[in-house]
Amino acid sequence: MPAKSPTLKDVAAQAGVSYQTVSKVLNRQAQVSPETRQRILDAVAALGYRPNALARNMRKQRSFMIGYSWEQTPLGQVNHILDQFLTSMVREAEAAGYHLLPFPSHGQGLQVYEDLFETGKVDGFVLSSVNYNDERVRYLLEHHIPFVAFGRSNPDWKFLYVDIDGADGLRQAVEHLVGRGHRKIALIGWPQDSRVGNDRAEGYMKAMQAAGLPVLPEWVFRVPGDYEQGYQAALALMALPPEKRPTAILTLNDTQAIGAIQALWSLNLQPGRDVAVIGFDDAPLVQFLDPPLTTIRQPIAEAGRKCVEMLIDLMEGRVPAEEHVLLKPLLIVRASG
Amino acid sequence: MPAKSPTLKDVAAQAGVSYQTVSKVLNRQAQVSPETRQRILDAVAALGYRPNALARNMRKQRSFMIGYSWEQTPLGQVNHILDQFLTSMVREAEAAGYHLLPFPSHGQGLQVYEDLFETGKVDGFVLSSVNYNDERVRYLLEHHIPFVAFGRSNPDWKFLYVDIDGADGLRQAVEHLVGRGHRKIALIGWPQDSRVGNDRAEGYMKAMQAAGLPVLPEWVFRVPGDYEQGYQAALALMALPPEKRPTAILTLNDTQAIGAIQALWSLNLQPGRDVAVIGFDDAPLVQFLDPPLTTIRQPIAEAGRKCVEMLIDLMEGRVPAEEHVLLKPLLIVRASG
DNA sequence: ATGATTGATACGAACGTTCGCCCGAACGTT
DNA sequence: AACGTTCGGGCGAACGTTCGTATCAATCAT
Repeated sequence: MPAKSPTLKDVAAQAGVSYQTVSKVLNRQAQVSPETRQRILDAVAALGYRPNALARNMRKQRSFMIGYSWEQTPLGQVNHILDQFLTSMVREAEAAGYHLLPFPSHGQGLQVYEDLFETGKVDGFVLSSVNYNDERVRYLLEHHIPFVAFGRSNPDWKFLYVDIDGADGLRQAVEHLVGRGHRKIALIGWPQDSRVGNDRAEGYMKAMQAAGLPVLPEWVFRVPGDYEQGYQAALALMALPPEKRPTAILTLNDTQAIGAIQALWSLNLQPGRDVAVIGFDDAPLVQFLDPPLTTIRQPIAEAGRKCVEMLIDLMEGRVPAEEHVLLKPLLIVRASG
Repeated sequence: MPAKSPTLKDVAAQAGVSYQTVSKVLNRQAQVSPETRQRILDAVAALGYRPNALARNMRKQRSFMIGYSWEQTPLGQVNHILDQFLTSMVREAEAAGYHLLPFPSHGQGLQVYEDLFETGKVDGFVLSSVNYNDERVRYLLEHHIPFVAFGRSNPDWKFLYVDIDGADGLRQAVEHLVGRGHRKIALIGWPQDSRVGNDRAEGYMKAMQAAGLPVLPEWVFRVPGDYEQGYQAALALMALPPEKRPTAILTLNDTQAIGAIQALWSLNLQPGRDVAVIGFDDAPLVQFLDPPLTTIRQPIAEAGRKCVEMLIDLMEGRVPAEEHVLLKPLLIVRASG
């Protein structure tokens, strides 16, 4: 058994002062003579004293914990974002004396959020995968529980968020393609009920319009983001009559882009030369595909840092510098488009 | 501001008993008359009382937190394991009233472990990426701090661990290849100082021996696990004189397998037909490669569950059912091998 | 010389639990 | 009638902090 950790009282006994004085010395610069201060510091070092976090939190009525939950990735897909996002949040939190408390939000949702906050296990939340009418946002707002969302929700709800400027990502992609001479550019995007999907679709529409290019209804798909959907959509696009057939395909994620690429190969079309394909996410390994995938990378680590920074401001009663942060993604040009 | 949460005293006042009695009713089956018991339960429900976790932990001198740290993935690689591992641990922990506390182990290492434990922020640790002479294992062992390792270390160190039976994975791969008629099988494995690498290399050696096949020194590479290493090793293998040239290549991870596959293509060899390539990990997306990658999948979720289960047993003074758990991986056969 | 101010430290209280002991009443046994 | 047991519940204490205030001496201005 490890010897019991020394407490304030042990240090105080050693230094010959009251334990509250030790506390004061350790926390803020108390009015204490230099000599006793030194005696206390020596005692602390000699005993290897560490403040007990449990007791401190109890007293402060704060857990210094940030709740975070993410969607379990469907089978066969990868959450390549998690590592970066989590690491950046953990780092930022730790620098401010906080820790992250990850929890599974397994469907039932709200109950878990309520439990964690009501029992004092967390002081606030970072939300991800936020969408329209998000019940978590509604609940937390209603109960005045501090949180920051990674992703936007209903425009008329007022809360702190960080998001990637998906519209700008699509703008970059469209401009890049136009610059290479493409004029018929198709979009495979998330379904209509997706906030992210609408944001990106809008970016696409605006960029096309700005370039003076028409958008045919047949060019726009709004579907889930799996391989099969990409494959089928690409087949359908290539089946259009020549004058309507697009020469470039924008997809909503890399998995789908891979589906589209396979569809092109199956039609004896060479992706990147005959038809451009651009993904979204810059998943690892996509640089090694044939052809290497042009895709849009999101500044995930920065988003994580920002979320935590804003949340801590909020929880500590400071006014966050910005209420809404929109981060620009980056087009990574490779051979596919 | 949300109204202050009700405490035991509030409930007690409502029910007309002492607050300690409420505590007893809520925790273990106290000796209390059915009527008062019901009164208390009613009061709890009426006030929406939730026990304060901070106070409970303080009193119990336990944080009910499990520290977990992982290596930040190098750029361009993916930690596809993290999501599964984390999720399974979090679930298992939560079911037993624990939570996970993730922290960055940024190099300096030990100091962080010491801090977290000494300040009572965590009751124990789950370690991953364990290797020979792991200083964390040494430290935790020496200080009698509860932990479970995901991965083995020095054979003479006595501690609880969960690991994937990498040797068995290689055995499966070799037997599969032998069954398909391969007799010249090469191995690209982790460097000599890698516990995981040696385990797998041994599995390869034994399986080759069991099949009555020789292993030429030129066939065995012990290198880091990136794309370039796979590419170069495959080139070198193909440059061997025909009678020594392997017909199958086992790699240490999927990224490297992809490198090998690209090397084969560059030599106008068709992976899967001319030379078999088998990866390790079953990363997402590798099923979509050309050719789809045959690879070895690890039961990560089960490993996560086991780690937490064993750790909780340890922390609560129970004797874990098993001290060492070795989980069998699974060969996923696709077109590359 | 007197009262007011400051510096250095001590002290009591509280955060919300859980744990162990105590005590009165009711009951049954000899 | 005296005694031991069980039941139902109360009470004090403690976990290790931090915060606000009290205390005492020394210093300062008037």
